[in-house]
Amino acid sequence: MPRKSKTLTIDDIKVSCSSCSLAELCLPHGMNEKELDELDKIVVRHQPYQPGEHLFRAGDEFRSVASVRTGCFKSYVIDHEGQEQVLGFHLPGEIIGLDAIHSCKHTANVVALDTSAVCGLTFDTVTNMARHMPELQNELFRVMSQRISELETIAGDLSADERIAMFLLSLSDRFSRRGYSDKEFILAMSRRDIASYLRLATETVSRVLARFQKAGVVKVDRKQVQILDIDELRTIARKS
Amino acid sequence: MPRKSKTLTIDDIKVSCSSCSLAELCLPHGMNEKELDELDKIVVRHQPYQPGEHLFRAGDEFRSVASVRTGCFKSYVIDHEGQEQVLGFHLPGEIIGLDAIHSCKHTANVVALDTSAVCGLTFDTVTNMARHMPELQNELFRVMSQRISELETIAGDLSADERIAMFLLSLSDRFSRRGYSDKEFILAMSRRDIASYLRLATETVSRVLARFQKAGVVKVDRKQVQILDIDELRTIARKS
DNA sequence: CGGCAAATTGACTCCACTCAAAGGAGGTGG
DNA sequence: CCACCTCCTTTGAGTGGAGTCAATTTGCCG
Repeated sequence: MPRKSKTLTIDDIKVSCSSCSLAELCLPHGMNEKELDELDKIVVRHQPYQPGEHLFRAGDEFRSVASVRTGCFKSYVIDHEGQEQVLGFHLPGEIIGLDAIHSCKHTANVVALDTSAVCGLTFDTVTNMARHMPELQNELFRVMSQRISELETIAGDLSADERIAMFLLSLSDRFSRRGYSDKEFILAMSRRDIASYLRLATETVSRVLARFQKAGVVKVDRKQVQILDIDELRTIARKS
Repeated sequence: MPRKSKTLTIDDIKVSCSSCSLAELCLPHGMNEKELDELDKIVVRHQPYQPGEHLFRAGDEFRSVASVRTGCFKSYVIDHEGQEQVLGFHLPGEIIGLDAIHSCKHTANVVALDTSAVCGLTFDTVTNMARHMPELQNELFRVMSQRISELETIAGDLSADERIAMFLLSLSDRFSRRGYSDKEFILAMSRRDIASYLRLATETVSRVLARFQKAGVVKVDRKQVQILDIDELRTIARKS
């Protein structure tokens, strides 16, 4: 049934959303998972990204939206002092690149932290889809408003303990949504990246994690994290 | 030409964008200013809002998007400790209420700080417009991405001096875009509101403004602000 | 002229940053 | 296989900027 070389149309996309995590963008809106690989063949880069390899860089023309299939990415900008500022982490199932929707240029750099794979849609495909599918339009709004919530959290007047607790809970939640364990996971990012993202010093991240561990809330071994008392973590996050 | 009672259609909106600041939403996309008051009669509340009066409250159903005509509003939420958290200020020409686009419920409270007037479009009108007009869709994206930039600024690792300097520059810029003086303006909001918005203590706002005044950068008298050395203010804002 | 809330000013405290140094972990080459 | 290097992480000691607490002062409105 799948034909080899064929021009992609809106209808194709409607019925052939890939099995990859881009499904999150499509499936909630009446699409099915048939013809899984057809779309992939058109839009996916098959070689995985290696740690340190960039998906795109600030200023790049907006060619596509990507969804993480496996691995982990971080997005960051370089501030006026030349310092790297981490804007976010992208786990499997999450969409990358919508920052470029308005200006048609990416505002952030996105780099793999792990061996990672993505799938994506070209810019034209996305805007055409959005034009013909009000549901997708809403989905794009949803992603943007998610980013706003994320920023509102970080912008809040929070202590270091609260920030770390919320960060761990956020990861836990996001992993569990994707079917991974919500109690035990790997921090693909460095302490430095976490610190930059949470607007803390790396030493503070280290100290807080050590304190949490001593209190029996989590067990941390290098990049491996185990949440021992998720309720206590929630209490800490809620300005205890 | 204007008829009294008439159902509003998409075409009407296309040709009858009001003269009020909602024009910012419409005019950049090929609309004109004819039939100024017709739309106003449908969507505008003619009585001005008094200081302390709410435009809408968190949880309200999303009925309309509003654009400030005159005066000033603040939006805020009440956090889990019962404390008011100011999210932003809305000056003439700026759009209020898009926070509700996805969930169809407002997430924030919006209250007048001054005697203020707005004009607005109903929810149905906005979503229909967006569906039929890709340009409007982009405009909505633009407003959301503006909010993201604003939050990124506040979320940044900034000193009290930097925050206040950026805040004053932002107001200056926004007033000048609307044809008001960029060097002298009124702070409709209280020190407490500014502090909450910038995540500082009220005392800190007071002290920093006093310090800026002593340094000859600004002249502050109660709510009246005069920028004396805008370049120095920019230097302070750029992490001097 | 009170009465009240907002704003200012001062004294003190504390949390997170900075500076500094001592472990690991992983990679490379001899 | 080990030595070495480098980067990341951890831990300790000290500092400082912004918060807190408290006392006035100022402006506003009845």
